[in-house]
Amino acid sequence: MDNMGDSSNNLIHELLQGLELAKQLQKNLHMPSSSSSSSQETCDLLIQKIISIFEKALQMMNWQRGPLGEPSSQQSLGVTIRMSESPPLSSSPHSEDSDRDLMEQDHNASRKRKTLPRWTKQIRVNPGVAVEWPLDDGYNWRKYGQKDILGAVYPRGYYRCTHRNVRGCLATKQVQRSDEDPNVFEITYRGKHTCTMASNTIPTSNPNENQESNLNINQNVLQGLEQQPNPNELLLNLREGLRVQTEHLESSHYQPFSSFHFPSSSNIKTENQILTPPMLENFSPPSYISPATSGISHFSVSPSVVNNLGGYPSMVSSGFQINDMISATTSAANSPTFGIDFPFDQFEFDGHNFTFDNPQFFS
DNA sequence: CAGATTTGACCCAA
DNA sequence: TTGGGTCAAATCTG
Repeated sequence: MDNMGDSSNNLIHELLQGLELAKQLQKNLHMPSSSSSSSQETCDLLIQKIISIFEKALQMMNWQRGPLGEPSSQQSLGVTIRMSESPPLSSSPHSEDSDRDLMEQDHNASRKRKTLPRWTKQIRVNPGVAVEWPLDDGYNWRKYGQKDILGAVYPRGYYRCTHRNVRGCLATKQVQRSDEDPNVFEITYRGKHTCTMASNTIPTSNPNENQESNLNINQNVLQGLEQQPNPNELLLNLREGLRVQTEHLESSHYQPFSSFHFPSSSNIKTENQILTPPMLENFSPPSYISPATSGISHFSVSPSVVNNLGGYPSMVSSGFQINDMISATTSAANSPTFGIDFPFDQFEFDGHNFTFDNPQFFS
């Protein structure tokens, strides 16, 4: 547990460092001379630093999640993505050959069962989240079939890319709701999107971008992850990493929110430090709501932030602030205050040391 | 009316 | 032979 506390501290330290750099970048971008080449270089440097920091942080989270085991089914709130199979590198969608094969198969034997690379994700959603939520992964899918599967409670939906006819995009996916847990959707992707335009009609600024860098996403897009991990997935991991469960903490024993309240429209005061607007101005309402009886509070990347994260550069330029990164989900959605708890009792931010006055809560 | 969804039928790999 | 994947006509929807 101490290890976990240390790694959490390190993780937060990394993230805050990235945050600071992002703020610097934001300032840089807003400077009148930002178009100069030297400033451009500064921006590039900052971006590189931020990227490496986030990569490092993510590595730390992966390390941490390993020994802790898979996200259990008890963690039924929030959103979890599990890759049960990655696209094989040797026959990955990046392969020109596989693309050619796809085209040939499509033309010559459209009904032939394809031996495409396929990989599966498990998407866990909140009970309160709309059923169609996991289907929105940033691409335009058109449903072309549904089958009752032997032994499965729920039918399997078959989707293909809307641009199949126009652009010859052969990507398909199957969506199967889990029998054991209706909140889990198993999504099997097949084939690569050859339509360069991620859907949801956000035009790409660079039409030459390939799919890997074309990461336009909308508010609900968290799993357009057919290829390598992208910022969406990174954010999801981040959301996972930032989640802190409080379900076993009874209010009679703890005053979990007594030390760190976030009044919905006032400043945050911690240990003589006040987090003032605009730090709070973007503090999002809960992006999803836990069941009223759950007693679980956790933090997640708010949709408004996700919406801004079209890739690393965009992530940077969006002004990645701690209040952006955190939205609170509490059992009392309408409560004027909502608490935040961290698995550490102090942290440094923006040159200030923050100390929680209820350290036992975090141990 | 165009595009998306539904659904029964067809095809094929196991 | 059978279950899964796809097709395509019918239907729905905005």
